[in-house]
Amino acid sequence: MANQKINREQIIIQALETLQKSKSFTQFSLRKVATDLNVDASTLYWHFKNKQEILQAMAAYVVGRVKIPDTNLKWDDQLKQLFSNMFDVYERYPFSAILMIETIPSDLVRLKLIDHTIGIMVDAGIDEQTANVAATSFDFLLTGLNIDLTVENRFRQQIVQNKNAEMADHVKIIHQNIKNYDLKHMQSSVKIRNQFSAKEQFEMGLDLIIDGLKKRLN
Amino acid sequence: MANQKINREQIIIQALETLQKSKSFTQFSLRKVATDLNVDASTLYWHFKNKQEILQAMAAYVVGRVKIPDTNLKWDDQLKQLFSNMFDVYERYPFSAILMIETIPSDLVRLKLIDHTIGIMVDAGIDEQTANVAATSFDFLLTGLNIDLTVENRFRQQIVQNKNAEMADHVKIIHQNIKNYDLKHMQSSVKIRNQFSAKEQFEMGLDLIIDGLKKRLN
DNA sequence: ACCTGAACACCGTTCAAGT
DNA sequence: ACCTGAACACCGTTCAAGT
Repeated sequence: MANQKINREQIIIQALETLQKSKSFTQFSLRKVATDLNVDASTLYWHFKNKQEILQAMAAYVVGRVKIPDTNLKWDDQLKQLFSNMFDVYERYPFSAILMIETIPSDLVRLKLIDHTIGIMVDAGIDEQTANVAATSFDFLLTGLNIDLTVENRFRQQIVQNKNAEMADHVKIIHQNIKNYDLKHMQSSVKIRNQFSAKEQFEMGLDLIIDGLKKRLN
Repeated sequence: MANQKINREQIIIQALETLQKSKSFTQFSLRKVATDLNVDASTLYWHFKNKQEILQAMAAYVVGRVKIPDTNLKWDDQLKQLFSNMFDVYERYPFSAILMIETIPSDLVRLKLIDHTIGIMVDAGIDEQTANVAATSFDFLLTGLNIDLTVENRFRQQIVQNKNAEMADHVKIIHQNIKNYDLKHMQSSVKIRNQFSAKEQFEMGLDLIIDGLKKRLN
């Protein structure tokens, strides 16, 4: 069918697009990527060892889009800027947060980013150990909120399209449970989730942890 | 084959055991659960709507094992105790952190736990919004570190057994990259990871966020 | 009410064979 | 060097049919 030779980069770019079209991460498959590339599925195995290696390359590609903020900024502004950039990149590539979780940061791009993050804090006078813990916290908060966001978006789309009654049921069950059992704080929790965007919520979490860091600097 | 009737609880308990035996979350399948139950795979669909519903029930079961600490304790000790309990439960049921991510907290058990967590902070005088953000941060930090831990454990086992050369390769690549590119902070990061257990790292993160909360109470 | 068997539409991966 | 085709051992899910 296809007389053009393909390379690794074309595969991961198409893979990210195919992932974007998918309804869930589970629905994403190499066979679909191959079809979109007009190529047999087995062809991918000439370029990559297995699916895991492709996921790894996809994750590295996404992280590569993250821009490092100006190192002349104040340390807390650098952190806020950096993670804001990461948030935007993750949002640009759906399911990329899941990609990060499914995957190990062994490639240079991701290792460098972690190193840089810790470096910002260490340069500000925070001890290596605390900086490490903070970097981990930031990362998981970002990833977690992003996954939540992805799930929620899918829900809304599917509910609007009446395509997925189950998801609507889930939301109903949540609200019923909250009402029936009078879970006061969950009520305000739902309100806050509707009031603020995922990014704003992430920024609030970021601020909270940064406050923790500042308390230790004093 | 099987003349015994099975019920939902037996299915989720076996499912958790079958999950435990699995080498990865992806390897876990309903067909294996059915085999372990001496039952045809289609039987499960009489008791549950689909795989997602089974995962949901498994997650609820695991969260149900978490014990709520004495409400007479100081608020920060309550939080530490609660999440320490959660950490232990997650460790007892491998892949349960992934279960939480794959799944939506719509059931009562999980909603109640979130409500309780926020309540601890609100009762201490923290505003509803900050308490919400903090609860989210705690949860993602716990989940994230737990996933990391699970992945790492599998790696070590597989490396020791020489069963998975790829994983050993990953570790080698990480170390090579760190050396070749002189990623100083990653070097200390690796050291810290070896020095402290995942639980200790989690507790450090918890302390950091609690410090952030205390700074706001002042 | 509860379970089976067969079928359907999918997967990831391998490997001989082609160009 | 790069790709195909067929095959293998898996999946989740449905549904008529059994008891």
